[in-house]
Amino acid sequence: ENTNPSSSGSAHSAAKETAKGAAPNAPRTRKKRCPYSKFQIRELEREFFFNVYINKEKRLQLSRMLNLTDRQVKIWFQNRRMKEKKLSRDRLQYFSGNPLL
Amino acid sequence: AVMILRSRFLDARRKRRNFNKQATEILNEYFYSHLSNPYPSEEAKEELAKKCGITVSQVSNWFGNKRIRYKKNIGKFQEEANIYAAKTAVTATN
DNA sequence: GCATGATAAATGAC
DNA sequence: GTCATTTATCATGC
Repeated sequence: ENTNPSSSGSAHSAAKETAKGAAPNAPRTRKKRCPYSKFQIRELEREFFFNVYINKEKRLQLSRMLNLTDRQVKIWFQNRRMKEKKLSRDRLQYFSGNPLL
Repeated sequence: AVMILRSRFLDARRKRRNFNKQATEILNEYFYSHLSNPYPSEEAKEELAKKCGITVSQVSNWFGNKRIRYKKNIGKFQEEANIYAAKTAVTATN
């Protein structure tokens, strides 16, 4: 369903751009937001279910399997934890306002 | 039963409903009267949320969307900006 | 058909 | 690490 922009070959080299070496001027172009595929989300969620915090080894393994960078996986877990916190707040507010349940 | 309501809640998360006109008025009034720095503090957000009858998260969402959409096309909001600028100018001078 | 509110990637402050 | 935010995308209202 999703054709990842960083699909072919190694995903780690493509998105790094202006990191080191050449490129004297650094435009610091913000990476374009690309939604992840269903498969990527499923695997990320599966790992999140086991560990809300992911270690380096599993992060590297998962990034290779999903064709994402370590940074992307790390940030996904950070955002996912924030999402979980927000869902908890919303649930609490929702059920506290309804004495029925 | 709990699961049904649980799933209904999760599915209803993204069900969008427009804010009423009064709430939008309040939010716009704050936005255009703080156009140089449209970043309300946490306390201000809570106060706005209370006055608008929405949650703090919804206030944050509104300001986030408003800031970027205003910046992206200032001309489109010029008329709206003038209206609220005049409105707040009257209250400031009185 | 866009306007609008909510969510999903990505950044940066701290 | 958290967390407010920016930005693009999604889903709905009308």
